[in-house]
Amino acid sequence: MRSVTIVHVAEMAGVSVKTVSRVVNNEPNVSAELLPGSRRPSRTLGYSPNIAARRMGGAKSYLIVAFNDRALTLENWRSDRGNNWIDRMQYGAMLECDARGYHLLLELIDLESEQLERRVAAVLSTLRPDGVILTPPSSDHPDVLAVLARRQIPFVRMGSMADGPGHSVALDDAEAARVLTGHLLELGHRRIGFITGSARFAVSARREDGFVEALRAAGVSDPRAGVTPGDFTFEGGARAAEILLAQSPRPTAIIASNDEMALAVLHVAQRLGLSTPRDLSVATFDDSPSIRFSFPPMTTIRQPVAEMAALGARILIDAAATPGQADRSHHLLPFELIVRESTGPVQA
Amino acid sequence: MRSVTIVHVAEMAGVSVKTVSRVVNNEPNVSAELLPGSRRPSRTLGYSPNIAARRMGGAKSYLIVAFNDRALTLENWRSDRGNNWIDRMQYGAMLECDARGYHLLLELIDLESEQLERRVAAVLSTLRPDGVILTPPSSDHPDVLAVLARRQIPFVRMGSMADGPGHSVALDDAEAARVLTGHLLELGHRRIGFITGSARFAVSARREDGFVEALRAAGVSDPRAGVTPGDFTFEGGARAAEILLAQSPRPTAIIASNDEMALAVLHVAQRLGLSTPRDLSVATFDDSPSIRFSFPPMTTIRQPVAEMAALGARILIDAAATPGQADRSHHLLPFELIVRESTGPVQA
DNA sequence: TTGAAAGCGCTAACAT
DNA sequence: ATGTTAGCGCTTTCAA
Repeated sequence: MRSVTIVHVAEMAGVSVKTVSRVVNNEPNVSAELLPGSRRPSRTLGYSPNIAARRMGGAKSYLIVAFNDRALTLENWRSDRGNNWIDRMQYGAMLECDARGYHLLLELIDLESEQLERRVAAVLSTLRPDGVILTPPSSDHPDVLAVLARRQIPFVRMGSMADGPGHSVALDDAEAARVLTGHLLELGHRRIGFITGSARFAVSARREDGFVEALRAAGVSDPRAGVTPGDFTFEGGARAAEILLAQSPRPTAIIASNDEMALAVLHVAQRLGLSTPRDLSVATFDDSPSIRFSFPPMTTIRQPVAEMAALGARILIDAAATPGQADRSHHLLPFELIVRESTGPVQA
Repeated sequence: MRSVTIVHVAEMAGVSVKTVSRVVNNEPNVSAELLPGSRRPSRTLGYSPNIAARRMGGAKSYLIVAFNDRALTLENWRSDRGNNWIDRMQYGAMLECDARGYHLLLELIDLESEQLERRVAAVLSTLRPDGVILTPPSSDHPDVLAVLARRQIPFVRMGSMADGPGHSVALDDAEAARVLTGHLLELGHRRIGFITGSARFAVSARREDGFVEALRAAGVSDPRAGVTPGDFTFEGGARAAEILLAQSPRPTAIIASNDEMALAVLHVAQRLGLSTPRDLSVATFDDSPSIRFSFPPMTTIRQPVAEMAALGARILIDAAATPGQADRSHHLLPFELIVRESTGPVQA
C-alpha cells in the first residue's frame, strides 16, 4: 500500500505542496482560511510526514540518540539484574520526546574500542540525530565528547559533574552522600562502613568524598576507616560487607554506594544473625524498586533520574528548534533523603 | 561540518556512485579488485551511508519499532517499579538489531485511544520501519493488527498464544503454571492459593488455567478454591494475600502471577508472623531481580524474554532481507523452573 | 561489470 | 500569502 504523501494532500486541498508543508509545520504566512482547508484533507487522508524525507529536505531528523555503554548493557542483560538507572533515564527521555513529536533511539557504544571515535561518527552519519544524550560512563569520555563537539551536534551529559563541553544534567552526589551520612550521624552512629562503587564511574568518588567529609565535619577520627572497596555488584557488595562486619568493634551502620550492594549487605547481615536496623543500619543511594520491597525497606537517596532525562531531552529538542542558543549549560537537580526502616538509632 | 557522502567516496575511488553503493551493500557484479579499491577510500573518509537517504532511495529503513502501551509505561514510570519484562525484551531486541546493523525504536501507543488506528498508521508513515514488535497487551489488539496487516508491514507478536496474523514468539504459560504447581504438589501441598494477574493481559488467564488443570489432574477437590483475583501490582497482591491467609484452614502455599505480587505475599506473611517456606511456600513467574534478592530468594519460572525478543527481531530483519517469505510463523520457546528457598515441603 | 539518470518525499531558497 | 524550483543522499531502473 503506497502511503499518502504531501502531494496527495496538496492536490486534494487544491494548493501547493509548500503550503501544505507550511501548515503541517506551523509556519507563518498561511491565511487563516487555509488552515482548516489544508488540515482537513490531511486528516482525511491520514497524512503524516515521512521523517526520512523531512530529513532529506534539510529539516530536523526528529531523532534523539542516547548512547549506552555496550559492555555494561551486555553484562546487565546477562546477569539480568535490571539496570534501573538506565530504565528510568529512558522513560523520562522517551516521554519527553513523545510529547514533542520526537523519537528516542538507544544506541550501544563500545567505550573500550580502539575505533570508538570512528564508531561514534558512523552512528552520527547514519542516524543524523538532532541531539545526543550521554549516560555514564560515556558522559565523561573525552573521545566521545570530541567527536560530538567536532560535529557540532548538541548533546547533554547525564550525571556528569565535570566541566566539559555541551550541556549537562546531574545532581550533587557528594552532597547527597553528606546528607545520607548525616542522617546516620544524627541517629548516633560513629562507626559507619562505606562500600564504594566501581572506579569506572565518576559518581563513585563523589559519593565517597561526601561520606568522608561528613564524618570529618562531625569530628569522627579516621573518617576513612570504614571505606571498603566495592564494584556495584551484589557479589562485590557481599565481600565488602563480610570484611566490614568482621571488624571489631563492628560498624553499627553501613552505607552502600548502590542498591545492589545494599541488598548484599542485608543478606550478609542476616546470615550473621544481625538484625536490621537493631544491630546494623543500612543505607543506600538509588531507590530502585528492589530496595523498597526488601526486608526491611531501605533508607536511601531518591534521585529524579527520569526528570533529569526529560530535562536532557527537552534541552536538545529546544536547541534543535531554536538554533544559535548557548551550546553549554549546567543543571543540578535536587535529590531527596527517604528514610525507611533499615536505619535506626544506634543501640547502647 | 558537512559529512562525507557516497559522492565523495566515489570521486576518491574514481568510480561511479553506483559502484560504491554496490560495494557498501555487498551486491554482486563488482570486480574483485574494486572491493578493496572502493572500500579503502570509504574507510579513510569514514563513510557510513545515511539511513534517511537510503530509505528515500527505496531501500530498507533499518529500523525496527517496538510498540509499548503508553498507559502501562507511564504508570510504570510514575510508580517507578521497573518493568523488568519490557527491559529484558528491549535488551534482547536491541542487541540483535545492533548486531545486524539495525536500530530499535521504542514507541508508546495508547491502546485505549479512539484514534488508535490513526495513531498507529501515523507512526508507520512517519518512521517506515522494516518491522514492528508488539508487546502485550498490544500483541493481541485487533485494531493494531489490522493496521499492520493492511500496510503489509512484517510484525511479530510477543507473548501471544492467539492464532493471528503475522509472526509470534511466546512460551507456553499454561504449561509453565502446570510445572510450577506440580512442584508444589510434589512437596505435598494441597491447599494452594493462586493470585491472578490483570485480566487485560491474556497471559493471566493462561497461567490460571494451568494452575487449575494441575490441581484437577492431581485430584484436588475444588481446584478453583484458592484462586483469588490480583492485578499484577504490589497492593493488589497484598490484598489477595490477606484474603488467602485469613482463610481457615490456611493455604500452605501461594502462587502469585507475577513477582511484584509475590513480593507482597512475602510481606504479608512476614507481618502475620508466618515464616517462608516453613509456614508458607511462595512461588512466582517472572524471575525479575527483585525476587532473586528477596528473603528468601523465590522459586520461579524463568522466561527467556531477551531471547524471545532477539528471535523476534531476527525474524523481522530476515523478512526485510528476503522479501516473499512466509508472513506468518509461530514460535514457542522453552521455560525453566528455578527452585529457590521460598518453597519447601508442607509441614505436618 | 559498470555507469547515467531518474526519482523517493520533503523543505529551503527564491520567486511572484 | 502563495507557488516554483532545486536539491538532500541514496538506490533503483535501464542502458552501455
